[in-house]
Formats: sequence, C-alpha cells, structure tokens
Amino acid sequence: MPELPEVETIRLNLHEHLVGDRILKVTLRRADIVCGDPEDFLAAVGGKRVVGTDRRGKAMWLCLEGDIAVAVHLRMSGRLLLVQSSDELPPHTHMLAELSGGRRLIYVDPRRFGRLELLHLGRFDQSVILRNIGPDALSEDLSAQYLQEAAGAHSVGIKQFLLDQSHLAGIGNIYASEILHRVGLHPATPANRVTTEEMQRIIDATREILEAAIGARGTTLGDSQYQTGLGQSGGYQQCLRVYGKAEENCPVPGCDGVIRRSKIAQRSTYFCPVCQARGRGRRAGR
DNA sequence: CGGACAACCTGGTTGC
DNA sequence: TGCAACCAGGTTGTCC
Repeated sequence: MPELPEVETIRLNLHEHLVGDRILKVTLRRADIVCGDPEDFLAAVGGKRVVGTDRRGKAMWLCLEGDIAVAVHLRMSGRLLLVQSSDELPPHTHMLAELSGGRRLIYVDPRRFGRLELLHLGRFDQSVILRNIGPDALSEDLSAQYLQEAAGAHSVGIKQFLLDQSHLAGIGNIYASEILHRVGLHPATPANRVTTEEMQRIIDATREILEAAIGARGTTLGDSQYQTGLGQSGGYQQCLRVYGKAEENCPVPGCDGVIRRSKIAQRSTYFCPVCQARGRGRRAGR
C-alpha cells in the first residue's frame, strides 16, 4: 500500500508530467472523498495552472496558481493516475480533472479511505490531511536525539512507534518491518528503551531502504493495487527481505533464523527471531 | 496524557 | 458450488 516511496514516486511522475498544465474542469463523482465543502473545492481548482508539487510523509499536494494547493492522501487503496482522455475510466474513479493536452488526472480508490483537500498557502496547519504529521522520514535534519526524545513517553514497541506519523512521517507497515530487520531490533522493543545509537541506525536504515524503494518506483505486492502516477507497477517487492516472507530463511548471510509473522498492535509484523532477538540492543551495550 | 481498539470500506481469500 | 466470515491496511475518533 502507498507508503513514502510509493507516494514520492507518484509525486515525481506528476511533477514531471503535470507541472505547467492547466486544469480545465474538475468533476467529482463522489463528493465525500473531499475534506471540506466540495463546491468550494471545485470552484477553487477549476481553471488553475499546476505550478509545483510537494510531499510530507504519505501526504502530497499539487501547488496551483493563486496560492492554493490540492492535498491528497491515498490511505489504503487510493491511486492518482495520469491518463489519456480517451481511456476508459477504471471502476471506483471518484474524481477526474481534464487537463490541457487531452489528458486527465484521475483519483481512483475502491475502499474510499483516501481524501482530497483544498489547501490555502500559509494555512496548512488547518488542513485535516496535514495536521498531526511529524517530520518526513527522509528530511535532512532528522536526528537520533529528536527520535529518542519523541520516544521518551512511549512504552509501545518500536515498530508501533515508527508507524505513528506524528513522530516520523512516511513509514508504513511494510517498510517498518524491513527497517527493523536491517537494524537488528526486535519490533516489540519498547520505544523508550531504544538507545541513541540504535535510533541513529534506524535513521540510516530508513534512508537506505526508502531511497532504494523510490529508485525501484515503490512496492507493488500481489494483493496491492499500487501503481505509479503513470500506471506502472513498482519493483521493490523483489528487494523485500522479511515482509511477506513467513517461514522463509532469513536472508542475512550466516543467519540460520526463519522469518516469523506475528501480530503486533493488530498489524502483521515480520521479523527474524535470531538476528532481531529481544534484548539484543541492551546486551550489546555492555 | 498514553494506549487499546473500533470504525471506515471493498475485494480477495478461506472455511464450511 | 454458494455463501458467510474473515482479512488487509492508514488514520481518526472514542473510551479507559
């Protein structure tokens, strides 16, 4: 499902192919996917030129002329696609924007968890989609000290902490398992017992994995509908080391562990019980 | 306040 | 074969 690398891939597609185009007309086939007044949304967006794109965590937005923007959160099954106007609309197309040049930007979302929202520059803090979103997982100035302070009051497992978008934005269920495996931390390690040094390794592994995933255009799993903004599948599913690999051998050289799947905080969690043994970090500190 | 959990929604899979 | 039950996942809202 769309996490940071998938959203960033779509944003890059739209940045390359959409900036400079004018939105001629917008149609909402389901008004309830828009936060706020749908009439305001339609009136503000129609006729505007796209001047840029941006993203924080799993949220992205298209900057339009007139100091407004359209924010998008894909949640579970949302897709933002650039298609030809002559193409047949896929099922569950809830919004279509006619563009100059005979193309359309469409929003498709079978489960309808995702949302679109009209933003006003300088008033992003009032946005439903953007409020409560912490620093982006790829931001340059992210520090181990910050993460450790943020974790200070939290006794939940480190995996659940990483999924909390108010502390660190962009990591979802798939990449959380991959990151913790790379670091060698058990997903249930209490967040407030993770050392500064381990937090730094989490930051490094996050950058390494998310950037590689962006390079591969994201992860498209068998049961996932994820597509890039141009309708392609991602390629990072071939690089996953633990997610969806229950009962397979741990890919770490020399490790004889077998990947286990368990439910942590109601979510499927994959890890190697050998190289991510509980208490490993504390023992290493002696 | 933190933390647990239901709710949102649909398509796909599993179980009977 | 048919149909019900269950599951997946990101986030918000409610309750303790």
